[in-house]
Amino acid sequence: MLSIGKLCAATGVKTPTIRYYEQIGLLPQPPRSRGNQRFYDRKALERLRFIRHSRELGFSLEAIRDLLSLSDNPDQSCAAADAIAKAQLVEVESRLARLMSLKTELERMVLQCAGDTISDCRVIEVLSDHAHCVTDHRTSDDAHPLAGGAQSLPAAAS
Amino acid sequence: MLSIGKLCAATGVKTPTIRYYEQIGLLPQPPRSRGNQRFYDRKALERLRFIRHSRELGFSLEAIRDLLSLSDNPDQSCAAADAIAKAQLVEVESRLARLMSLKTELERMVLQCAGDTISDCRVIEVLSDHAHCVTDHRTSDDAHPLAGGAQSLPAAAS
DNA sequence: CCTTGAAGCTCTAGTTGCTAGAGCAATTAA
DNA sequence: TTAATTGCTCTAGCAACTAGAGCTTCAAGG
Repeated sequence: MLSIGKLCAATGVKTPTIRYYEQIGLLPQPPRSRGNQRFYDRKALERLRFIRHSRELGFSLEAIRDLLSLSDNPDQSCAAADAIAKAQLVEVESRLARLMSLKTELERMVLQCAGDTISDCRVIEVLSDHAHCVTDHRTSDDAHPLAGGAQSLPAAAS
Repeated sequence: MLSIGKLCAATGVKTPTIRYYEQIGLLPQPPRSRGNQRFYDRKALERLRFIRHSRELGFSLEAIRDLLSLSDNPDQSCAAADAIAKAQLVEVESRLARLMSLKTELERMVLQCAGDTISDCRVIEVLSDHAHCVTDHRTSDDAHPLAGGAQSLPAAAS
């Protein structure tokens, strides 16, 4: 039996996150000590490891929820799990393609910038107009024109 | 002079987003008609294009704020703009590296899955244990162990 | 046995970059 | 003139956590 702190140490998932997973129903409610503190068994540990590894591989919590319910019924067909993994692969591939063209543009931008003052800075110039770009780094067009990898930079470059 | 709808059509930025940019101070408050509707001039159009293009290249709104204030003072040194772009490039490169190793794992996972039922499904098995992985797709260790590209999947695979 | 410091508890609110909806006012085309 | 469209403000919601306040419980040392 592990306290939440031990579980955190054993999995690398922070305690508030563990409680959050419990809150949204990804982890079952564990038994409590008489003092109301959570205690976890080996099964919970494994479940949390599964979640963490899936998150590392980029699966959304919703996808993980599905994968977990699949792995809870080991007699079912594996097709559904396979489909989720394939969808994730497609998603990763498209993000990859977009990022590569971003990289191209950024490199060009940085390389060309030889000016001294902003007025002849290529960085600003390129940002002002997509016509300066060689690749079409823009998202194709779906409902979220700017989404898909660009929106989650954690204070990328400020 | 353009209405907000025309500005939207001209830039591809949706009207709520335009108003949002105004709200957070990325766009100045435009003049209004007597009926309180916003009207934009050419300068606003260019500023919004700049923002959109920077977003497409993955810059955060904070970084864009800095870039805009740089481009508003064209006599300054270009070094700051250059630094922001370089930081963004570094960020993109690291995301790229991570995504490539994710792709490797996902491909292996999907390819190996030949089982019929969950009980011998490689997908579930691989997710259960990082030891099955050939690359270390895990984020090195910084403050956000699971952040950096994985957290923004728009309903990736559910 | 008592104390002290770490760890745990609940709860609320904040993060990024928007998006959705309600409920209304203004504009424009027929 | 009337109907359709567009615009307005405001609040709330999304993912996936993170941070903080203010309290309680636990474990180890003296």
